[in-house]
Amino acid sequence: MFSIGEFSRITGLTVKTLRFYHEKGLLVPALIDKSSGYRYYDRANIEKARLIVSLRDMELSISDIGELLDRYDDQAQILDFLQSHKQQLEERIRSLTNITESLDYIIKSEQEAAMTLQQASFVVEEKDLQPLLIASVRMKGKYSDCGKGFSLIGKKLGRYIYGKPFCLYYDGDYRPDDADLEACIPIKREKQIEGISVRTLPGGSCLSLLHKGPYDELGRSYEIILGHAKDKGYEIVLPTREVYIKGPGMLFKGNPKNYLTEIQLPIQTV
Amino acid sequence: MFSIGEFSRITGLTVKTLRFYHEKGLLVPALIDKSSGYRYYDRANIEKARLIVSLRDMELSISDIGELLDRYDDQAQILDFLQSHKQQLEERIRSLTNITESLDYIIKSEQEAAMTLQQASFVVEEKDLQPLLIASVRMKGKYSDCGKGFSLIGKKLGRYIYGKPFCLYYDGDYRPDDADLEACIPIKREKQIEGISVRTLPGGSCLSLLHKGPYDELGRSYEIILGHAKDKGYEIVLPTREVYIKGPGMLFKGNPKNYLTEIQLPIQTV
DNA sequence: CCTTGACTCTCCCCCGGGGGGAGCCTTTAA
DNA sequence: TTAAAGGCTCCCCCCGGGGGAGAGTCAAGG
Repeated sequence: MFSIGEFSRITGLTVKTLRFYHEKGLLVPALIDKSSGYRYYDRANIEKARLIVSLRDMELSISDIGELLDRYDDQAQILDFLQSHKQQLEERIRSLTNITESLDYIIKSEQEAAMTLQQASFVVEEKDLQPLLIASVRMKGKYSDCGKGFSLIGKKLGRYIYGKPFCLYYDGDYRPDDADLEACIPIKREKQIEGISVRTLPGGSCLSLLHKGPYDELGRSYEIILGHAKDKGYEIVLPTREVYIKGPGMLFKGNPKNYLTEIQLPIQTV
Repeated sequence: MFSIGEFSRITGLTVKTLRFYHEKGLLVPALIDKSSGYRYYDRANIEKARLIVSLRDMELSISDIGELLDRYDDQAQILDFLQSHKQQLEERIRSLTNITESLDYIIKSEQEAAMTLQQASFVVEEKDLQPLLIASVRMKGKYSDCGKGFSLIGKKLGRYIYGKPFCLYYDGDYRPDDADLEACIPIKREKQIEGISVRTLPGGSCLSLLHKGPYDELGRSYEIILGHAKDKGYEIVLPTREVYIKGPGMLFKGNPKNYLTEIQLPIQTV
């Protein structure tokens, strides 16, 4: 017979835990001294304690273990029990995996934006755009309405998203109230969803300028890039694009002073 | 301004949860009526509530969210925070994956044993053994000592285990006290560990008999299979094997009446 | 103006799986 | 015999809220 302290050293369970298991009826000492209330454990208790430790290591709850121990002789029921426990764990793993994936996406987006910000020259550049598979929603309204399009696409196709959201503008001029625009997000694979169009956007040459700061200061950058186009004699092809490299993110609105937007004006290549 | 019930409907958080977040300082109502104590929330609260919901969905703790909200403007710190949280989640996923794997192993073992039991004929059969890559520990002692060998191999090579444990007996006779035996477990890949030998066991023909029941009744089955060998004039080649198809498992000792052991006596093929 | 029903308030207890500690009693070795 | 070590019970704590009691408040209808 072992005192609770000895038994604790043998099984690796704390004295507190042993008393707790006793209270729960999981592991009842072989003998309890009636006068002193001292608990004494025997070898059969060791066996049972080992089993309980194994089951706890597999994260079964105390009550589940209690049920399992009661049905100790019905192998089939025990297997069912373990099977369903395993399914619960797998469900949990799936859920955690989803979380880490979206966390990863958020972290990567922010890091890329920080990198872009560091390397940015904030001068007009000429560059080539690659063709891009996009999901999009076209609409008429205020410039800020594109956010609704992004959230719609995000909800339906979140798992397929592959790059920064951007917006196509089909008007050549400034129309704050009834702009013709298309909210787009690059995606990995084709997938048809009602209310969302999926197509490949052709590439080509464009003028590009990074704009840092809130959206209502975009006008200054448009002035610069349009001036550049006129100086060089380029003809601009609609729709133009605004790529939202860093804006009010999925989680944090962040500081508008640090928003980063790339203006892309496609030009005719002769 | 919204009452707590309206705000609850807007944000999807229960009234209880809102009061709790208020108490924790996470989400403080825009206005609290001094005379009635009623809480009133505004639009900024909605924004913040959405953020908190997102962070809770990612399973950040209340206190972590509190810290994060305090450092709302320091992007770098927030990213570090999310990064370390992600690592914790990944660690958790690894741990859960380990558990499901061992659960799976246990379940599969039990199911296979049940299948074998159903299909078993309990007569002596002649069959071919395939060569087998095994990890083993050789020892002298009582027959029951092989359990120590199994647990040693299990501890060091648990992830490589590929089949049922078995025991090789190098004595031709019954030696309860100083048997020369070798505890073996089939493994997937070679892996050198101190104190454990790894080698490929050759195959060949053997006589096989399934024994159902406790180990101290193995004698009866040995009597049958040895009688069969003598009748047929087979010469038995040492070491002989006992394959523990179902015994006192990793978790449950189970009922010895249902233990299942296959006796394999290699025979000379002429 | 009063009533009624729907809200809201605070306060207390509950879950799991124990941990920490106070205050008191028992065992064991010197 | 005495002192130290170990054991006992009882109470409070963690997290993220949920359930409910009892009392106060708000808005609409008669």
